[in-house]
Amino acid sequence: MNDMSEKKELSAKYNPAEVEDKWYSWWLEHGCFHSEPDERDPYTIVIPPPNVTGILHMGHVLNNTLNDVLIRKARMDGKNACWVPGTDHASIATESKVVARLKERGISKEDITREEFMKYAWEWKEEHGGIILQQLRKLGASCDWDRTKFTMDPELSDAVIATFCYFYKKGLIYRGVRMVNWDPVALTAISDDEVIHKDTKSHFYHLRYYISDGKGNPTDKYLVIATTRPETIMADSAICVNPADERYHWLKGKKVLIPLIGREIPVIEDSYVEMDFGTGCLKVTPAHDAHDYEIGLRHNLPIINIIDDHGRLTEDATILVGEDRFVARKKIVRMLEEAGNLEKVEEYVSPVGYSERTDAVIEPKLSAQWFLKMEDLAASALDKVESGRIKFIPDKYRNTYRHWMENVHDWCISRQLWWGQRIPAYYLPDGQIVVEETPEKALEAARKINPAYTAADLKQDEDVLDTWFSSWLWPISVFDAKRPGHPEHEPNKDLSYYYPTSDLVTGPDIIFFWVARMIMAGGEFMNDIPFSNVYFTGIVRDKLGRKMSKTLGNSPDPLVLIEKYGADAVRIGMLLCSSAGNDIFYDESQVEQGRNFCNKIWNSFRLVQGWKVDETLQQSAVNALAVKWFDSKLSQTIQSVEEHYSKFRISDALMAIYKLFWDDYCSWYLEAVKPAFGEAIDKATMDATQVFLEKLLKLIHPVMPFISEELWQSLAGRKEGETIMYQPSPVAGEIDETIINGFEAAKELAGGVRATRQQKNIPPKEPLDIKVKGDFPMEMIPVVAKLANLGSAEKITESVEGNGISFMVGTVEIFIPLDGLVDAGAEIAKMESELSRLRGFLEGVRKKLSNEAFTAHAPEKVVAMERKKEADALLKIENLEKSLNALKNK
RNA sequence: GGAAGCAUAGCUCAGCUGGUUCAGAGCACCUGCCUUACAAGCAGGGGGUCACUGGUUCGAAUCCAGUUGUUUCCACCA
Repeated sequence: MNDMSEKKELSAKYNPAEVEDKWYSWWLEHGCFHSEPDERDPYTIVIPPPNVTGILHMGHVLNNTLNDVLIRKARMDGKNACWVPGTDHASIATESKVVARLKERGISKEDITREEFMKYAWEWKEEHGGIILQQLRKLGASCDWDRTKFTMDPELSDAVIATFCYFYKKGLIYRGVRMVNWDPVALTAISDDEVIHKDTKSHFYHLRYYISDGKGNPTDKYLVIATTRPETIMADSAICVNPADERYHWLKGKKVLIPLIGREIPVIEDSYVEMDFGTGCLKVTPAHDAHDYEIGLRHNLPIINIIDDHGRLTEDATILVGEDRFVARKKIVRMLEEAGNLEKVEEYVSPVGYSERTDAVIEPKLSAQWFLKMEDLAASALDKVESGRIKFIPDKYRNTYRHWMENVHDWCISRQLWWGQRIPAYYLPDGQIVVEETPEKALEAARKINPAYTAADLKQDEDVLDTWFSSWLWPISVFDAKRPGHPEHEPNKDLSYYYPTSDLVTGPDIIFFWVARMIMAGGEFMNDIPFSNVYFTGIVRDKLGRKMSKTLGNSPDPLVLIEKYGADAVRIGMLLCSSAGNDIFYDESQVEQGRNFCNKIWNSFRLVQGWKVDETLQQSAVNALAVKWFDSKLSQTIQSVEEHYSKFRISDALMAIYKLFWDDYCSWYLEAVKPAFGEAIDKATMDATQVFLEKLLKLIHPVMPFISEELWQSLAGRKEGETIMYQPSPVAGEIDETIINGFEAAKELAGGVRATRQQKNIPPKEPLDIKVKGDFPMEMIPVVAKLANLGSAEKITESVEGNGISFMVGTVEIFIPLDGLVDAGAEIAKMESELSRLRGFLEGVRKKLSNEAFTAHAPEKVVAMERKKEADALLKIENLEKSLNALKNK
């Protein structure tokens, strides 16, 4: 072993900046993150691919720290660990960014061709895409970067197209005119899941519709309907009442006139209308409301579309043409009022759908879209979780999952965008559709219909597929993109080895978007689950409980934090408060705590490094005991850490390690074996300390990769090219309960002596003599003597008469004679209060024991425990009484 | 509107199959210390009717019911 004291002087503070980039590059150079299939068991994680244009935020930090902890732990457990990174093309988010950027340059999307747009988009992606992956490196993420994937990589896109064709030919994908959620800002349909309903303050406008005289002229009779959307009255096709509603029977067969424009519409009856909601009269606007559309279908009503893709009124509205829907609403209210059609306006709060991406108010819109039938896919995906083959952590998300899977709607998979995989459906001049993976194959198929068709006759669908239609293939396609859509394709080596993946760490907000659908795709294309465990993280919130968001500006920049505190500190800060599924209340003080821990580790290393070894020195009794104790303590903690990891209690595992390192190792072990200033340490103890330190570093490595590597590399005996990353996790050895209990007693005694010093203002340098009455492990006394500066420790059988302080360590009474320093009165009062507490306690225990129901029903073990409590309390009381008398009689 | 979860110290949370000396941790707080590893530190200390009300039980923070508060998810009531 090298003499470590020869190494350069270390600074009193840990400086992460000097360490982190150095080791990250070293790991990269040495290929430490790369995995290839071999004979070991695989441990696989696929990253939840962040948006390609995304910037690292605290949610990513949390998620990726957890991923990295799991992957590093598995690696040290001897698994072939593979963490596949990558990014998601995020069609809406990215496209809107590109559109905005083009706008800055004075280019409008409408003025350029699809090809030109895609060229710009790819440029943007090359320039700004993947920044987030670079940022992840700063965090220490040990991803296999050689395997980095992008959901629009050519082969992954091919997989998406193949999947579309597969489901189309299976009859699960269909095209239909449906009421969809239209985002008037992104100019695309979005799926139900991308709509966020928010209670929104609006108004309930009560409008008078006058009854027609049959020739299109108003009579003086009218009915009142309540609506939140007066701007859509020009699209009304009917007025509808409940057939059971006697108030409106007189309306049967009548026609009414739409205010302002005077168009005549019928009154119809449908039980859909709630009699006690609003006025019981509903205006039916099939083109702009999903329910009304259904009613329209039932009653064969005309569909009048008066709102265009941008949310502006069209020519068909006849009035307010070209106005934005919200502007039109304000204006029409005034017009209605002036025309005498506005009866009253009520304040009203109703749920309004907003686009998840653009926050625009969703416009229900009738349009042709592609859908994937979900019923069968969902049923089998539900079973995978219900049967326990896939575990959710925490378990409560099973409920959420079940509920969704049982009430699933067909998935609208088409998007009116350009950035994404273009739908491989080709329209033929005769109106038929062919769906094929390539234009060539499509032409071939078209020619079977009509041999005269040429490529020019095929018009490909303009839409692209929903981003999630590519991410649901992620755990398969990152390994073998040929498989999705082609279940007959023999899986390649990677796919057979790494799939199914092991654990997935993600947010509960995408349980349906992503998790559920990966389970579906896995079932369909691999006939197997995509992962065994799904660990749901919480949402990162600020101290006040607000979601971190760019608009609130309450989200710190993780890179700034890393620079300020170090990556390990940031990781610790996130993990400290991250029980699974619970939201994280982030506060910078937690990162500070992480930094302090790094510093503690650093300084403990400095201390040991500075020790000089004297090989001729015999190991002292104190050192021998301390080594023996810490060895057991370490094993005990390793055991509980393993237990925590196995249940995904990452923050508990971290806390166990934290306390082991800080309290047990630094505060007790090192203080116990620390040589006096200028003196040397014996070799046996030094060797043991080095072994402990190495094990501790391995324990912290999954959570604190940088500092653990830095210090581990500084330990003696390192060989070139070795890394802590591939060291086996420390294993628990034997646990000696006797020494653990003995040391606990010693700690308690030392604490009592220290407290006495503080109370009585006795300087630490002045040795204290103690007297021990009772069954104390006397072999531990030397340890206590060193930690609390004892002069002597005498075992006694009778209570001492004289001035002093006494306290209990378990059932053992400790007496410290302190002539002249003690206020006997105060001491007596203290003892009497303790005595009365003990008597009360005894009474309680005896009451329990005298209860026959208790002794009869409770297990023997519990009764025995109560009897021991009784005996112990009696012993303590007896001792205390004697001491009290001794003090009083002095 | 429907469903689920949560409620334990100032804060964030453990407390697993009801019973281990009147309920634990970390942080924060208070007191005393710049004691040659670390003031980003050391030593000591205070702090809780386990939301409320009932019930089951010999025994409840733990199980059950209800109440209140809170969070999340789902939902097209104009």
